[in-house]
Amino acid sequence: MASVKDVADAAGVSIATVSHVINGTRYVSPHLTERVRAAMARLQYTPNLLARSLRTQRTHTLGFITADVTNPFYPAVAKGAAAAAAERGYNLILVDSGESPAIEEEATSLLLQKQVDGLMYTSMASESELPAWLHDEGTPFVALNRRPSAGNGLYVGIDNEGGMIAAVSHLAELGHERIAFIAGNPLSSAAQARTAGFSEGLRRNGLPMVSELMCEGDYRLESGRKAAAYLLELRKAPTALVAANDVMAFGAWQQLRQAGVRVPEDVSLVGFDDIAFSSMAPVGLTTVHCPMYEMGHRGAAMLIDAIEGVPIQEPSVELPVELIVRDTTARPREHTGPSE
Amino acid sequence: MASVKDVADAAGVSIATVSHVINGTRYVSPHLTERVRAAMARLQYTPNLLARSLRTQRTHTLGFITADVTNPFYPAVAKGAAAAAAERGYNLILVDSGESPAIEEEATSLLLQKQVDGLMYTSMASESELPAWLHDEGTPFVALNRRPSAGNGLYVGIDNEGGMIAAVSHLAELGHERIAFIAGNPLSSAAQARTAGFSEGLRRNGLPMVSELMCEGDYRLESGRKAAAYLLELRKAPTALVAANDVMAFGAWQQLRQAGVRVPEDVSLVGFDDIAFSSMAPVGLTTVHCPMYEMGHRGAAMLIDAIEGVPIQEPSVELPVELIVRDTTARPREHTGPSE
DNA sequence: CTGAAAGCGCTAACAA
DNA sequence: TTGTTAGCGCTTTCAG
Repeated sequence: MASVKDVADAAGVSIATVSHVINGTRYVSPHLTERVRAAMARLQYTPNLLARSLRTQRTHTLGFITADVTNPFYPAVAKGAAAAAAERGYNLILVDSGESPAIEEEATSLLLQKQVDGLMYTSMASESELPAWLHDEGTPFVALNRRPSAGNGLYVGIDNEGGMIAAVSHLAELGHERIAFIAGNPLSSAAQARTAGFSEGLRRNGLPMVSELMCEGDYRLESGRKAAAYLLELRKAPTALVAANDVMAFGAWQQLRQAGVRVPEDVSLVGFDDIAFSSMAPVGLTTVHCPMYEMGHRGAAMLIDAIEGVPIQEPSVELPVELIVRDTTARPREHTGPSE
Repeated sequence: MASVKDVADAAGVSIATVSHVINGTRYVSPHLTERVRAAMARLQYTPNLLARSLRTQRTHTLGFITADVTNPFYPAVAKGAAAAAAERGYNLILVDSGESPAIEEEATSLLLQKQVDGLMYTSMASESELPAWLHDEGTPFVALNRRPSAGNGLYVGIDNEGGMIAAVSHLAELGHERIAFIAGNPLSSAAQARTAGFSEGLRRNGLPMVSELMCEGDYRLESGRKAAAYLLELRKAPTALVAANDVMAFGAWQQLRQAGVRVPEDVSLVGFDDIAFSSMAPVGLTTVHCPMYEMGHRGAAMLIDAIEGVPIQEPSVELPVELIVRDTTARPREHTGPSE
């Protein structure tokens, strides 16, 4: 309600003086400072940040665009990002694109019109034009989790390949030799890296890669179920199953249970992500922990550095992951004999 | 980059004309309209919404303040709210207060300075001063899930009491007589209503309320574990357990499993919320489904109505809930005989 | 049917 | 040490 002008009038000073006491941007005598403060208090002055932003060309607002907030992977990322932003006086505008690249672009353009200082994308479609466009536009942005194909811009991801290698090695050490894989959405660079990591893990452990054990999935529960159903039909079923994310692992688990096969006695199961539920479940899921909060936090911090012109040491970072062994992995059942 | 002025110059018209063709706010001859459009295209004009907002006193931005995005209850609410907002051309600024009333207030004040058009609170602390303050301030807001103590303002909640009654009745119909309860945070109006519903459910089914079966909790996993541990120690353990939310139900389940008691063979388990995980688990949790997406959607829609002066039929709505019977409830084990 | 100009609330040259 | 003033980009009254 009250503006700098009102305060200036009430305090009997110029609006410049008021502005300067608010921002501490030049010396104002204690005398006047006091008068201004008093007037602000009396009038219950609150700055209009919109007007300030119009002047300063800085909104202290970031766009946070996610493919689907409802995917258990993202809330922790958002929380980390919001925390890092808050620490530095920024806010996040949340957009849920519903996995639609079109909405992603539309939202980006709206956010740009709202003059956000920077943008964060979780799981940007990998063929997206956005990175190139934003680069031209000059707006800083950071891609989380999925590395954009066009190489410029900031990136914070995780060591998907390493995590998957660890998962396979764990299984191999337990004695598993027939290990199936349920892949994620192939358009995602993260999913590709996980698939690559699986193959590499097999190789490092001297295990053959058998193609009938490689299933496609889309990161969703149902695709985990389907893959498991298919795998169970095989003449020679796998003794272990690794999914490219926890959600599909749970889908597979449901199917397994329904078919009467026990986890981990009959088949071992490993996920990837370590979503909250994986440790909440009555039987904990063995999985690869991804530092999602960290990812959001680092991403936002980097982005703000870029906005404020702080030099950035590493514009592209890959956070380490960690295998968490819980209750869904065990040694395979004894072989019945040498012949088959 | 390009402003209305640039466009006006390029098109050889006044800035008023440009503004009017942009907004369709008064008649402009086809001739000039065409020239303006061409100029906008040529200069790649994009409106600066900040400047517009400064003039119109409307930002088309809402504050969405949540206690903890990471709590599986909220993402769906946020998604619903974001969707309803997007439908009407609004955006959400996301704030995670980390359950802290102080941060909640601080964030509110910052959002107000950013001139948001309205505010949404999920699980506002029930003793909060905010409702009264916002009322004075004249900023529309809606409380989700928890009904604020000060009665004004919009509210969208769910039928907590009815849901709990349904849960208890389900158990009673299966033949359970010793039913334990794990309550939620007593500062939450929703938790209170759930506790009340439990008692009422007992009463309606002619069951006595036994105080040693009533446990306190705080909606978190650990408190579910603790409650279950306590319950298991009882001389006469319950045959069924209902938790005020799913997360605590999972905590209890973990403890039960660890103690070797089977669900539902040895004890039945019912949660409340129907978070995504409850249907993901290999053994599905019987629970009360809350329409969280709906809650967010309705809330945002109502808030926008209030902002835009659309008359509101029902400023306070309570959405219906539904018992979802999955795999964690069954008849109690046979009694060994009449004499205990 | 179109244009000139004021002003939203603020910051920051420039003057004094 | 403080004040005057232009102007951020836009909408909208008021004239014509």
